[in-house]
Amino acid sequence: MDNRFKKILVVDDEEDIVEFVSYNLKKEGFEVSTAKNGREAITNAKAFKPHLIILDIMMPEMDGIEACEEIRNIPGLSQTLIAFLSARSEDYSQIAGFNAGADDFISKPIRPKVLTSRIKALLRRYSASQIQHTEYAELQPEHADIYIDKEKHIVIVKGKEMDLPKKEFNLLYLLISKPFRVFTREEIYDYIWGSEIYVSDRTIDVYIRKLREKIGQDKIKTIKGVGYKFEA
Amino acid sequence: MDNRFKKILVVDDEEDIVEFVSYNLKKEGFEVSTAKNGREAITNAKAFKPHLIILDIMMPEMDGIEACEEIRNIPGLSQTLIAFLSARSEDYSQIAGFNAGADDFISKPIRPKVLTSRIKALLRRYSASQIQHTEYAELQPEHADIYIDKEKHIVIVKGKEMDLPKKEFNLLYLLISKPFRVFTREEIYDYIWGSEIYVSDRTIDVYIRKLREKIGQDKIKTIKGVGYKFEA
DNA sequence: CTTGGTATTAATAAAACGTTAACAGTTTAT
DNA sequence: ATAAACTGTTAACGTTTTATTAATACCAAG
Repeated sequence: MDNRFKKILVVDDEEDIVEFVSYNLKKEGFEVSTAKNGREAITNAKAFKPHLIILDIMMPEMDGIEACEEIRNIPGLSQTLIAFLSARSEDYSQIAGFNAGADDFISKPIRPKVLTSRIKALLRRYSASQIQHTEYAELQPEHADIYIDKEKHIVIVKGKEMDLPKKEFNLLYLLISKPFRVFTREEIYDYIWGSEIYVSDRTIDVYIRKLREKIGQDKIKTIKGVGYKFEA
Repeated sequence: MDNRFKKILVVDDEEDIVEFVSYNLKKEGFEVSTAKNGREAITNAKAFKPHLIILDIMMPEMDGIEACEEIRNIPGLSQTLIAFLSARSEDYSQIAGFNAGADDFISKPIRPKVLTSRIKALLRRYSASQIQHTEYAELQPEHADIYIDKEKHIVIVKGKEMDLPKKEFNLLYLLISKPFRVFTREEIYDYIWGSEIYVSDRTIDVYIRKLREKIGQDKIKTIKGVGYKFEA
């Protein structure tokens, strides 16, 4: 994982803490911005668009819980991870924090190693769950001579097991999840790449070709100007 | 998918956890019922007929593993999904869990986002009628030339007994607990290290390599971009 | 016979994994 | 109690595989 692309916003009213946390995060390669209360955090977050916000709970002006709730309602920031900082680990602010939409809870005093390893773990999970949206519809079992098993990650064509590279597998999985239904190029892009990533117009064609090569020419039908569909 | 039609039974003896999990699931629109031990879970499950049961492993009265086994034998509930909750990655309860028929494994501390996204993924994946619940070969003693014994903590390869260090053993044990099933790196991290510990991206590779060195190159297969699986 | 797609192929870039070695932390043996 | 051996982890770097693009050919419809 490359920390250099991960942005973190650190929010605390105590200057020392902000500095300490920032220092440790920067040392790990994260891009760090700071704020000293909830109000400031929200303004900053809108502009900075961090992947993760570390929020102290007790702050003047606007506390962490409030800020968290507000952030959770800002469209562009609803996916941002939020970790709370709190002095006591066992009090009820934890529950309040989680209810407000927190993703993790870090208790003071902060130990650099714990801090960074927890944050990395959080971000790792976060990136993973982003990718996980490659979980489409139910799969159609017993298809004439083609069968796909996501758990084993194999495709069986005419009784012959084969592995497909990730993207090819995902594409086939998508198509086969609803045989005969046409998937537009748009839909395919969305499912396989997500709305964030742009790939060229010919990329899908290339994958379709590779699939046809492997599973047979007649299985995937082109609907010109529309998209593709899987047929028995 | 519409969560409103999905029923989930949450089972844990700790009131806080039940409440926390329920709260987050309800917020996502699931219909939730609860129980505080295995015995209660079974009674409740028979009436409530949930799509998914979230079971804590450690509980008084009747623990999660036992409950799971029993549930798997109740005609109307054999198809119900079961996800375990566990505090530690250290112990072997996870593998016992898989062998008892678990479908997923969520480690504490629970992060709302992780919880819900995992549950949604589970339901999506296995939604609909046809769960092919590959009755997992429990640890196959009759496996051609590899045999693993948790009690003695040994692996026998081609008749040759060998001890593996803890991490290596755990990893192999995990993979072998469901042969052919692909375990993602994410899952492996969770099972072996737990969600709170971050280790580098190359760490798993190193263990895989050590295992291959010891049990033979061809036993563990890499699915690039996805994970690893154990094959006969 | 032109045009708006799509197919094909090869080249290149990017991602993911494998391997080794170093080192720190533990455990075990003496 | 201390040394020796072993384990866990990381860092660096090599290798392989996969993803993407670019260029060009094809082809059916009007």
